[in-house]
Amino acid sequence: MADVAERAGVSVSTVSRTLRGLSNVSPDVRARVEKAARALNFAVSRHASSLVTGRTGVVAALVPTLDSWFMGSALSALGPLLRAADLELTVYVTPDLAERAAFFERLPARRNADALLVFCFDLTDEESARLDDLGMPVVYVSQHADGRPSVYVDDGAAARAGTRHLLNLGHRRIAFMQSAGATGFSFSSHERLLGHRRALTEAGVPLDDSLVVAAPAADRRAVAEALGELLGLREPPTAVFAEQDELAVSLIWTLRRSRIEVPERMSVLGFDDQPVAELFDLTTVAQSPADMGREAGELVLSLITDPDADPARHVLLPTRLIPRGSTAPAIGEETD
Amino acid sequence: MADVAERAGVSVSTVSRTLRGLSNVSPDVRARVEKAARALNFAVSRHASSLVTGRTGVVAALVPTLDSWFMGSALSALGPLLRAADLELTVYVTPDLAERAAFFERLPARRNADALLVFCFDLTDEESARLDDLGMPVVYVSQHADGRPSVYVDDGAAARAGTRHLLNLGHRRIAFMQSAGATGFSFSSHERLLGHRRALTEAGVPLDDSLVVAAPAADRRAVAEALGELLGLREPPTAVFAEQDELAVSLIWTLRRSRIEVPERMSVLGFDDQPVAELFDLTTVAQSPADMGREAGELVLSLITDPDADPARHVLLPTRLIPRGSTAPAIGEETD
DNA sequence: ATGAAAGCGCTAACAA
DNA sequence: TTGTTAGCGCTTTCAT
Repeated sequence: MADVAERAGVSVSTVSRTLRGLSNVSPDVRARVEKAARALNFAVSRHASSLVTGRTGVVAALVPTLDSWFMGSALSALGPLLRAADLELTVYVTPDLAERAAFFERLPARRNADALLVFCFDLTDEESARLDDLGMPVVYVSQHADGRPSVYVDDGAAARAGTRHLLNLGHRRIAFMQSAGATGFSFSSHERLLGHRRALTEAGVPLDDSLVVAAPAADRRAVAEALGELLGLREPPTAVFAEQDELAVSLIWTLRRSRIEVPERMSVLGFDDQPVAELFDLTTVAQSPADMGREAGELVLSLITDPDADPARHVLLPTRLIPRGSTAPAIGEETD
Repeated sequence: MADVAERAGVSVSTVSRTLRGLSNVSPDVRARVEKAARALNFAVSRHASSLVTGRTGVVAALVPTLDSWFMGSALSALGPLLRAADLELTVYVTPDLAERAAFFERLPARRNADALLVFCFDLTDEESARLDDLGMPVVYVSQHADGRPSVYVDDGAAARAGTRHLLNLGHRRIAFMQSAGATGFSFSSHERLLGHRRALTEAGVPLDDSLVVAAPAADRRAVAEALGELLGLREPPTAVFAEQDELAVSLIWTLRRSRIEVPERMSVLGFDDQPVAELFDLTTVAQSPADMGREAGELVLSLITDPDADPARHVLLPTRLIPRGSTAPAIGEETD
């Protein structure tokens, strides 16, 4: 910056003022400074600025992985918002518990970001408590965190609506398939199972734990085994509600291999509405991670810029059932 | 840090040394400092450090989007590597040309990162030139950049192998479908088409521009139209090589709707080997973005830490054809 | 409208 | 092994 100042024949203060777009700079000087800066290929060091302003100009995101439809959509949607506010996005990827422990051990975001976006969906209370002490706004995405700003969908209600759809089609034996082993998803998963159960209870259908199975979506063998368990029941299900599209699609694939027609002999319902859902003609409960990302971005922005923004604002996003071809009336039933 | 020093009864330098794990600190003092730091919930400000060390401790990534299999896999794989080296990852998402222009206009990474990973696959020469002046290592991922460190696959050779597979199956009318409108993919796209053409030429099959069509994978209508064009030809193709799995899968979906059996009446070949490929039983040319991410990470690490690392190292990653059920001998042909 | 000077939190000589 | 001191590149009073 000193170089720029010298070249433009002004002081560093003036350069600083100009580059930050402050008003009290004469047009003449402004032009000179900008020219000099350009000529020297100068860019302000955020690090030096942040040292004195106390603001870092970065938003941190704690994510379990980047390798998923949800995270990709959410963060992609977030990007433009942050850029518009001249904020950078730094991402902490913690694919396993060890990495996450390391994050919480050192809390590198502390003092190195203006806000934190948490995309881990199964924080322990202790972890949340540590985040409370971070001294910066922490926004929880895709989970409802009491007394803290959060953006989420009502997973329980959404799952309930999904199961109702199956009930309306006349299904009474409805299995629920969870995506086992996916660290970081248990919060939503739990809520969805609860919603599913609630719908069943409301319809007077007895709960049956043998109808709840689990398998990682990517593990075809595990999915096949889970399916085997269900089919081996004395009274096998006529429909399966998979808590994620990827799992649902994996299940459909497995069913096809076993020559079990979908939806004729087995209805399959998903959750998410990923692009693959349409390709598999999968009925599913849609949510929009892109909207979540945007809302979270706006929330974070307001929290950073406006000191008396509601520090516990909740944004509840809608879900909706998308009927496609993977669900049909139970055998011997009329359409609803 | 002053607080920690006071609490531990030592000077700030000692605290600094301790927290950076330097050796010349007595065990006793080390323990006191660590205790004090913990008690005060202290974390070093990277910004202040970087001001004096000149190293920022962050690696920047310029990406067209986060919302794709390729980017997700690559960046997810990169994460642990960077974390192990105590580096942060900041992501610049530039979904459109305007955003990208803004990035190049301000080059925010300058002085705010120790290295840059470029995942945009269609940089102009001018853009590359600007990156050369950045004063930090710039690693190109998924593209071969002359004289600059890059990690990539040989798209041309890979596509050539793909087309050869179709030729071996007896196909002679082979269409090539590009994913139109996907900003940031034209480099690979171009190379793949070249490789395809080369294989045809080598086999003595005449090139026919009417067999090259384009459509965005997500736009079903456009895919249907492109397919229509091909089917409307006097001599329609018996196989289609889609330059991406998503497009291939979208095409298969469209073919099914039109009651054109795959592979009986039309073979379809993809490129990538995304998870969806297996679900659609798609024969495809596999590449591994996760490996690319890892290699890029290691390259970047070596460039940052080792001043005399080869500044133009190239890492060429393998691809391989994965035969599945979406390709079959052309009608009237024997298997190869 | 502009400049001089102090200081943000840290690290890196240098001294002790 | 530890402490003292001088900046790193900026922003921000406070003068002018």
